[in-house]
Amino acid sequence: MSETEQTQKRSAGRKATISREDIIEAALRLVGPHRSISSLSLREITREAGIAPNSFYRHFKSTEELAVCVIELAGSTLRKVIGQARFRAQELNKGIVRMSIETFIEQLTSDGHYLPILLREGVVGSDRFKLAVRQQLNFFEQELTEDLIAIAQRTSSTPARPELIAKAITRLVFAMGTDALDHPKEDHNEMIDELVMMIKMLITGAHAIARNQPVN
Amino acid sequence: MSETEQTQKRSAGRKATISREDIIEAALRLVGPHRSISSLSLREITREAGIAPNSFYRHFKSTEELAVCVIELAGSTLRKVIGQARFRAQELNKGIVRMSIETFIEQLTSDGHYLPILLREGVVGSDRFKLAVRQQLNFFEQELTEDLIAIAQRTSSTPARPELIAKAITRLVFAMGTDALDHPKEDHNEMIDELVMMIKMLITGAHAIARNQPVN
DNA sequence: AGTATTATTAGACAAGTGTATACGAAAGAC
DNA sequence: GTCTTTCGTATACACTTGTCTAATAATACT
Repeated sequence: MSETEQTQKRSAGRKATISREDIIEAALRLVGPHRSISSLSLREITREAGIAPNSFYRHFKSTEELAVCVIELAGSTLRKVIGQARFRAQELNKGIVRMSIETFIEQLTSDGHYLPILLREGVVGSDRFKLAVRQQLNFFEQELTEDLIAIAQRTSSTPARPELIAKAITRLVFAMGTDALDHPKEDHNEMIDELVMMIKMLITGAHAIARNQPVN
Repeated sequence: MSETEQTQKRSAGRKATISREDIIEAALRLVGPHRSISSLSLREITREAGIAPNSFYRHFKSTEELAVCVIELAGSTLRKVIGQARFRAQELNKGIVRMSIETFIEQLTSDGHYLPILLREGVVGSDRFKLAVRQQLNFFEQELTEDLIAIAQRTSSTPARPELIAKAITRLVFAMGTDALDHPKEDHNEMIDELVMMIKMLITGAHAIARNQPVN
């Protein structure tokens, strides 16, 4: 009996080794439709990770640092996914816009909840948070701008204010994504259609305007 | 001495009467760029209002109820302001779009912070929160749809999917508004220009598409 | 006037929070 | 092997939180 107690105490009293990733995963497990990272308490996270509260500090200076870390992870993961979608779109000869949007919305319900995190954390929390999220948004915007320019050149038309369109599209997609978050998955297809239509409106509108006012 | 003590105790020990409005105002004073209503604690609010924690319950069942109340107040106030802007636009013969957007962005920095509240609370918090915010967004969308139809009829062209445009515009405006929140006021004019341009793209794009595919 | 009702308070409770200090186990250096 | 350093833990502290109970001030009623 004392033996079991001892072995138990040994295994329970000390974790072999804790990695930053373990803590991040624990945090990811906790965020949900009603919990933003900013609202997670240090103790909650360590409890979920199965470690002592103080151990947290060995890996992160504060919960804020962890949050920024998670945001960056979410952003880079998502960009990777979308990048693959663009690639697949070329292979399948499917519309780049539609393919990207579909992939994006898919990410709403995929594991890791990276997209919801990005959608949420940009609005609340400290300046560091918002900055981190805005940075990720900017990355999206930038890549999209390049895409638009490339497409325009391929169709041998002058790109009509690609940065502005990219900005609008990014905002639209993220806003509609936030919307979709609170809708059942059955509605997603319809929302995708709407979103694709909106984007087409934007692009054709930009072209129409550019044609009427060549240099403004 | 005992007299002063007594009078002090009388005035300090008991507030004459507390109104729901007092509590709402206190809450409004506390929300800022880094604090959402959802993150306010009951005690914080009562402290700010200068009342005892328990007194809160006489007026609101929970902080959630207060929050929903504030959201609705923010929404109706804003719709009123935008409505006036539309009216003024007709008088001044200024573009309705531009006028509305200008008014909207102005509200970002106006007292009460109604717009920031609406922008923030839709993303975090309980379902009741989100529902309340979504409802306000829907009101905006609805009014905008009617406007679009009216404008289209005035220019005697068939309205091209007004609900969809209204949805897109609403999302765009709110998203860009959130953006503007974290930018200094000097940048707002430029952002207004961008936003107006985006909206024009949307509308002309919608018309162009409708013209090419009359009935789809 | 005096009484009844209602609104506000004070005080206390258990639970949860972030963090400081001090201690013990694991692993690396020699 | 021992020594040192690193890493995880335990305990403790002061603080905040939401809510319960009971007491008391203000108001309304007659």
